[in-house]
Amino acid sequence: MSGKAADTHRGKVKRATLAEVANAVGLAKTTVSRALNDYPDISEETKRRVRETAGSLGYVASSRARQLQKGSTDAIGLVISAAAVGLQSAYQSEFTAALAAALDGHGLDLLLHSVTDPVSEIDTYNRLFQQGKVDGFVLMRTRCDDERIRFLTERGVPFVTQGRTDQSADHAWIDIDSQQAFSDAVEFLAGKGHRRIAMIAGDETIYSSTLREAGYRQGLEKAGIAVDPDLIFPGDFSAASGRVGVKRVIDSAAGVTAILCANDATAMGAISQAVELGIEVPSQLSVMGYDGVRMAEMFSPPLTTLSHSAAECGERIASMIVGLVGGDALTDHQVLLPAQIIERRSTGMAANV
Amino acid sequence: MSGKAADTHRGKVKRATLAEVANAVGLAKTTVSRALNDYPDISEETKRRVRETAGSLGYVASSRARQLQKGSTDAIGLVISAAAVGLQSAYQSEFTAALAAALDGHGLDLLLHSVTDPVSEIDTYNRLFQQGKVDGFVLMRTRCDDERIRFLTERGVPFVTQGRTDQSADHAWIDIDSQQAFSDAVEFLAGKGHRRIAMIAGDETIYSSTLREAGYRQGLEKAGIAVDPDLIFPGDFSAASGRVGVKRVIDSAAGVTAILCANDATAMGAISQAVELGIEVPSQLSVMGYDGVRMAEMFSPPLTTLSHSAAECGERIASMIVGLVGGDALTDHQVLLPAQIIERRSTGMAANV
DNA sequence: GTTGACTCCGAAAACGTTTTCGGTCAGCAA
DNA sequence: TTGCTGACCGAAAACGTTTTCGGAGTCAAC
Repeated sequence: MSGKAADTHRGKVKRATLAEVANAVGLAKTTVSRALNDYPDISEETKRRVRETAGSLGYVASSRARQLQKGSTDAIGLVISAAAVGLQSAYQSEFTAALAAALDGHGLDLLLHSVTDPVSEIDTYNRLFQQGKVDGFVLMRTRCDDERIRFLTERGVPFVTQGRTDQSADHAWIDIDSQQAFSDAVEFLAGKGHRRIAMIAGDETIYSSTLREAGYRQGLEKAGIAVDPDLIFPGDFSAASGRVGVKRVIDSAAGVTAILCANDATAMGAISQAVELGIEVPSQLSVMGYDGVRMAEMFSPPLTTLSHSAAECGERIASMIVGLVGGDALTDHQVLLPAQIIERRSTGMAANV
Repeated sequence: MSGKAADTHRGKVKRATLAEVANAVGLAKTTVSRALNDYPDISEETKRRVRETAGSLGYVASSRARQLQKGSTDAIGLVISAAAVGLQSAYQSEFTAALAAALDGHGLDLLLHSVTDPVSEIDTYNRLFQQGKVDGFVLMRTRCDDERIRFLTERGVPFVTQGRTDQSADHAWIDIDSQQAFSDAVEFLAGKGHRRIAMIAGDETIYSSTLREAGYRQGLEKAGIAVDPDLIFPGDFSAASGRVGVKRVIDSAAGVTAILCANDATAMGAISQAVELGIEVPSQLSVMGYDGVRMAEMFSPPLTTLSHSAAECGERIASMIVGLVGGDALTDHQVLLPAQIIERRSTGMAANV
């Protein structure tokens, strides 16, 4: 590293500009610009020369200036609410990382913005877009009645949601078929002889929670088991809610041999609490999660769960948002991915109660 | 969906511009700009008028244009390498979220960039800065000999690292005093009667790993226990490495009653494997982690760990990078935060071996 | 009535690109 | 010679801000 950059002098970095390159190569700015952008009406020879001197000057086009001219940003916004950051599940993190990687593949950056005050959330979306900092958004944790979706559709701002909503008729989304997944899960448990299967639900303001619960009911029906509303316990996707859920199950619901949890964090919390109460998993109680986060595999016991790929989800969302921002017509703009049961050791045959 | 925004027409959104506001209020662009930026040489009355019509037009200054003029971006870059994304610890996620929140407090955005190809990593830093997409960087997972640090210092690019390095003489960093922490941890375990304490180390290319190991040795000495190199097992911060670590401990190291792990993920993996091998935690084996991630509390058994605040770390890094970008002189640019032992139930008195 | 200070505002340049619209030149046909 | 075509390149406008510099007015003092 031999101090190649000669022009760093006390912090201020002097970047080469288009005009300088043009000057150095003896052409007009216009020509240089077009050469670098590989326009067809510039001769190969010229392009070569331009590229060469541009390279030797270490020229990199200022995206600020380019953005101003072209009107686009090549950045997608993702705003996470600090209120939820405490609850930010492992899955959300995995998804975020996957999304960033996928966007990178399309030459886009991910602008991560955290909003502390819930009421200023919409405002943040508005500002970010109005300021021209992003070309579009990806929304996580879509809510049952999601103001953000209304707002963005009204303004014509491109966005893709990870998760459907009530209002999902028209906008682009990608989602896991959690209803089917939870139905499958119940059937899976029923297949192991479980008859009294409790559920610890997720944050009920999140639309997907209602889907998961619906799937649970549906699975019970398929298995020929009557739905007992007293077996559905509230939760909020946190491990803590898994802990209290288990206590409630023990206290109030006799004969439960399996618990289906709204996500992996809840399941892990549930198991940990159960163990502390002297209940063995899975011999006395089966516990099942959802999401298939990496940690689930390392848990003790390793968690039976419904797995879906954050990477694929991120990848597809990236393609969709790219299309939307590019102004493509929306074909194939609503996709539902399946989740698969990963059987590990937190579930087993029903205990004789 | 009442299409309130009248000017959305097939996706294209028309934003109000400074000239339009100036026109509407009957003043020059200059004046409007200065009024909105609260310059002292504009009368209060005029400011009021300007603000009013700007508001009614829904005017938001284009940050693209502003950036071009001012030369700064109000964004900080964080690049995560996709190679490490698999290993991206819970702590990294918590820290990232905290950082985003803290930066937001300073009016900065966080540009998250994922790089798939390790060799293009430096290139990404270079491009991001040259393009003018970010004003500076935050670096995570600093390595023993970190090329990124050299590169950025040479160019005079502002950055703050989370974690020290060999070369940490001059640049700004914040770090947890992990050496002290691990020393404390060993003393803590020794205080519970443990004499043969193993360590499952972290990724050895990460500088902090060496510090943690040094702390482990130091703690042993303080406790008057001879360091046995055979009790130090390699790892990589993953839960998986905790699992294999435990197996090795069982196989090759007799009489070990406690294992100190490089981080929480490793500790959780270790516990889960131990339990599967029929070893009870903590009655037969104490296991201790580091980081104090939220999940640790919900683990079974809840994890004894060394906790430090991702929020505080993010907050302080945010302040530092703000100062650096603002061109402040570097005072107080290297801070070391303590970690504290959180005793939970994965550790106990030494078993009689 | 001139000067000076002070308050408030505007014209124009600048930031660094891309794009629009031509312009030059060579070659070739008429 | 004239005109036409195609290949290659350049001048200038445009994107929407901020900043520099200066100008018009008012008011008090001399």
